[in-house]
Amino acid sequence: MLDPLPFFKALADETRLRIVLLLQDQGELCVCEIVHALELSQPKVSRHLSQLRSAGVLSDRRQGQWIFYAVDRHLPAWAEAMLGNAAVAATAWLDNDRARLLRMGDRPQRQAACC
Amino acid sequence: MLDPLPFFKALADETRLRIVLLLQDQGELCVCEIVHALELSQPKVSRHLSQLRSAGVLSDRRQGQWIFYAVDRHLPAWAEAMLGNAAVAATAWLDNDRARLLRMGDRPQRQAACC
DNA sequence: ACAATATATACGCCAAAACGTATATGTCAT
DNA sequence: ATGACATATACGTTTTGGCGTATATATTGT
Repeated sequence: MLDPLPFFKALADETRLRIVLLLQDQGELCVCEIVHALELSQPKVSRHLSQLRSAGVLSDRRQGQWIFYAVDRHLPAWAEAMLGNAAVAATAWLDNDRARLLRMGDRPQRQAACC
Repeated sequence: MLDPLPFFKALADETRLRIVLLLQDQGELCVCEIVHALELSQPKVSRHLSQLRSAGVLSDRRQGQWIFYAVDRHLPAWAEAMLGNAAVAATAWLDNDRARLLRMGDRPQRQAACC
């Protein structure tokens, strides 16, 4: 049920924090979009995504060849509040990462998550 | 000016998180009170207090032989908000640590901080 | 069935961080 | 000056965690 300590550990890494903030801003992104936006290697991003999912911060769904990650919809209220606060305080990173994402061509189409 | 990443790193350790939550709850405590409340060794507590002060999360003042630590009064609003949220989510720890603190005998007298 | 694409994982390596123990520093009382 | 108390720091060890490279798995299109 996601305690504060594992939550802080999950966010105590630059790569993971940038991923979570970008996902909170963008709603849902596939791995290759995150790789492009953060300018990091695919295995590095995948490893951190895996950690964030195990920690219960992110959820994923497969759609064809892509796997879309998003901030878990059932995050406790205190955790959502913290992400909101973090976003305010980390505008610089978020602005850059979002800008690079929007410059990316050939982004996969999203289908509405079922039900 | 305390960025989110160092702040998360500061709280991503059980000892440090318990210290910060207890201080937020109690206002100001000397090292020996924290040692007693958390049931940890003095060097361990001192080391973590030092890290939290360097990170800008705590401030300290000397009063005679004691050094009192407290959550820094100039913490950014987003950081204070996060601590409030963390306290809500970590009630179990906080309750135990506070209870042990109150059971402690011979606690030093506090003088109002000057000016 | 095969090639191309997207993603995950395994392995070995290196660096960061936490720890226990011992010791240093600073303050007070006698 | 000395001893007692409170706190900090140094040192060596161990654990944890992140990384790059290589490889495995899964899906799609031909």
